[in-house]
Amino acid sequence: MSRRSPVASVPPVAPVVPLRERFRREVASAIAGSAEEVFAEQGLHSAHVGDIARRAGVAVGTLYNYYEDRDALLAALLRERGEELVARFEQAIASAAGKALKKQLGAFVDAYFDFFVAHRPYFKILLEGELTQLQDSYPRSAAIPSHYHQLIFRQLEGLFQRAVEARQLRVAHADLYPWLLLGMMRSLAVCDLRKHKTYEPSSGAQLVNVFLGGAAV
Amino acid sequence: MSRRSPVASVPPVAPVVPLRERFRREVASAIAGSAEEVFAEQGLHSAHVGDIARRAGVAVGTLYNYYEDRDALLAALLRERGEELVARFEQAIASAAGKALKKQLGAFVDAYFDFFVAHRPYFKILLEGELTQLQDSYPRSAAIPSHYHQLIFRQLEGLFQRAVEARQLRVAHADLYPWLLLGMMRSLAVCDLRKHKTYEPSSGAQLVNVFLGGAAV
Amino acid sequence: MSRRSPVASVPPVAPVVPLRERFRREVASAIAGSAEEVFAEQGLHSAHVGDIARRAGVAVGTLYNYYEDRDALLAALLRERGEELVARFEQAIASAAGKALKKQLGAFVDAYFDFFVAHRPYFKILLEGELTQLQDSYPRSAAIPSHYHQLIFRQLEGLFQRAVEARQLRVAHADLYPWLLLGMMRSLAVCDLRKHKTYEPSSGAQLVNVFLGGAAV
Amino acid sequence: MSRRSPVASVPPVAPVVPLRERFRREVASAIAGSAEEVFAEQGLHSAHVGDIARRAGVAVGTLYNYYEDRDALLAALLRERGEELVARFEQAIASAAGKALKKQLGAFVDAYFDFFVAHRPYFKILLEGELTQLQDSYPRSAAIPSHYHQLIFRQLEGLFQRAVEARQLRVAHADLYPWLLLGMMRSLAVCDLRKHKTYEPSSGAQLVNVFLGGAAV
DNA sequence: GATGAATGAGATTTCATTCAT
DNA sequence: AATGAATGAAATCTCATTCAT
Repeated sequence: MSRRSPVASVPPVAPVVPLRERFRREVASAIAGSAEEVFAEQGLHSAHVGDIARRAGVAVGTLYNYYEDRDALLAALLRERGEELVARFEQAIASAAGKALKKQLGAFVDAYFDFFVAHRPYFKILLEGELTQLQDSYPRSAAIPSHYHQLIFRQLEGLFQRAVEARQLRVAHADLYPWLLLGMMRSLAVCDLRKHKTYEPSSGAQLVNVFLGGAAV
Repeated sequence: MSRRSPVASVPPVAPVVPLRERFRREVASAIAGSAEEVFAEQGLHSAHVGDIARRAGVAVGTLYNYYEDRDALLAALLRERGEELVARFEQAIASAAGKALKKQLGAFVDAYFDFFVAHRPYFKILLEGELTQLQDSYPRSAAIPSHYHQLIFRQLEGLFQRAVEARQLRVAHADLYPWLLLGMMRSLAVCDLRKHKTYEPSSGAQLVNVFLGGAAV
Repeated sequence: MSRRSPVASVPPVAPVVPLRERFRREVASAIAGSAEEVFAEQGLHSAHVGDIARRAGVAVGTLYNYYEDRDALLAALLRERGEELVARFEQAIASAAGKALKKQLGAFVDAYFDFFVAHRPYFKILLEGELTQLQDSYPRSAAIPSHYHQLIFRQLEGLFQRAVEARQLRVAHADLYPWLLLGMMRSLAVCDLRKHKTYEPSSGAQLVNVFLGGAAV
Repeated sequence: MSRRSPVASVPPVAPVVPLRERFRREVASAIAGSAEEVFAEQGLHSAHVGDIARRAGVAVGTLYNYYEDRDALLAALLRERGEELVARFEQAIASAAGKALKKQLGAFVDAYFDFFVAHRPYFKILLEGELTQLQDSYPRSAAIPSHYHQLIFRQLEGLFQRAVEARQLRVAHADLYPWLLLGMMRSLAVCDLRKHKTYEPSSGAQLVNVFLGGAAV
């Protein structure tokens, strides 16, 4: 029998988002989307609020009805995608827990590049933000990329530590492993962003192969 | 009698730099030095001409007597150090030519990090410039980092190609090797610049070990 | 049968305000009240339409249904209270007509401060408006404070002129009397508004004493 | 005999202000002057930086080379004139110390109006600043008028207290005396600023007469 | 050749007012 | 009639570059 008894009269209250609110979200999302593109295309420092508004098809004032200022707009963007990315990683690591180390790393790398392929503009912003001095123009956003970088870094550290303890990885200079792996990952992402070579899953697999087994014959 | 004897004897070697000219170079060099520091400390977009001049101990106007504009100043900087860096690489590769692959890579990596340790500010600029959109603020400088990146990349490509042909490296996805190696190198540099861990030569050795032999036991 | 009997009896007095209209006035009045507070608290130039609407519990759009623009809102406010104030003065002067000069002035001063105590926010606005340049932001309101000031001033002038003619006041510089008296009154009001000392009727009496008899022993 | 002995050769070192510096002061002063006028004419809130610069005959950027921001410009103005005004008061009170009360008050009032006549625009600004909410637009300037007001107020309080102790003034409500006197003074100033009647010294004398002896016959 | 004040285009942000729903 | 999101003109401030001294 259906839970919605025909007699019962309280309409299934669920997601009745009021119309106004739906519009609001639509617009906020459109603005965020334009911002993501413009930030990625023009670079964090040449991305002007006017450009973002224009691309979103709204007036500047409208943009400011949704985001307190340019900084807040970037911060919102970085945070939303950052949360998503971290969640993917946690999921990937969890789902591969207990499996062979190669599987675990593979899951990690795949999670990274799946997200990358789906959100290239975000990655461009993120990678730029890693080294650029943002404190001046984006006081609140400045700390966010490194925040998420740390989260991811720690997950990787844990993974490597367990592998070292299980004698699956050599112990010498084990503290470098996260840096080396992430360095290679970043490099493939940059390779793709610079239009040298579109990323393919086999590249990720090869990355893991090299990391674990080396490139030598 | 004129000093310019018609017969002979413009001293062929010593390039007798006139005093005036020596001064010029002194000043130009002081300005470039300050620029390097300021660009590195403040980031490419927050480095103001005024700051650079102040640190060099000259007036802004003076700076403009030596460099056409901010872009030209950065370009000069990037070019000078870039030439130097490429030269080091050529030398390293040449000196290791014919030796074992590990030696060759070691020489390459060492050349990179020796230069890095000697010129951290330059690397900070270079790494920032790799991903930041410079076209707007620095139209002429924008292409320079990637120019030198390419030169280095090609040297590495050649090295790897020869190793592949000599069956020293696995052939599958060999085109990724330069990206992977440079990615790890960059990552260790960033690790140092971010004050996580000062670079030590053993790290470079470990990097080569992992690249060739893998991290797995 | 229709309720509107053809025969008679539209009650001749009570100006039967239709319900709809009564609502309108209610809302208009609520808005004006909020405006009075906000104008007083934030100052004429930092009082934003949005704040006023929010405090009144209506949307900005609603506010604009009742008042043509910000200027009109302020003007309405100034006019309404201004009329009231002038009426009080007329009444005070009329009721004291023929009495001793001291009584007359006492009535005048009391009328002023009674109104002040009942309407501090209005006075804050009024006093601010006396010297601030309003022409730009409030073209229509700008003239209103001085209009009522003039009305009051003239009443006082008349009062003084009669007293001078009756040889109750010294004639020299008699034209200054209204300025001097109003200046002292304003000053006590400001003293209260600035939270130095809450106004008490005895202060008004003392003011009259000083004005008529001087402060000297 | 002249102090500049023809023999002595150290040039009388005094005020050799370098040329550059003299120009700087000239410009700073021109800007401050324009600011004073514009602030007075347009009112504190409609005085735009652009207007000030234009009237001073410089570009906006120039203005910002001399004053950190609009607030700083106003603050400098208020402070400079404020210091001057307070000094005049101190001098006036000191020079009249020990004389009859009427002389003392006369000196005080004269000092006020002498300064007023010489600096009407400043007074307009000052009087406007007394009641306008400046905190938002001029965070640093906001406190300055009341600061100087306090200084002057205290001088007057002291003067009155001594007079009360010497039984020269009635003791009842003596705390109101500064408010009443300053209120009348302000009122005459406003009367002049509003173009009703240009201030004349006899008005000040009359003010003191009324304050001490009352207006009544 | 050195100096540093002047310049002004250009970027961000605010907020009174409008108007479709 | 009420709503509140959209609008965009206008204001402040920055800073690379110029140029008279």
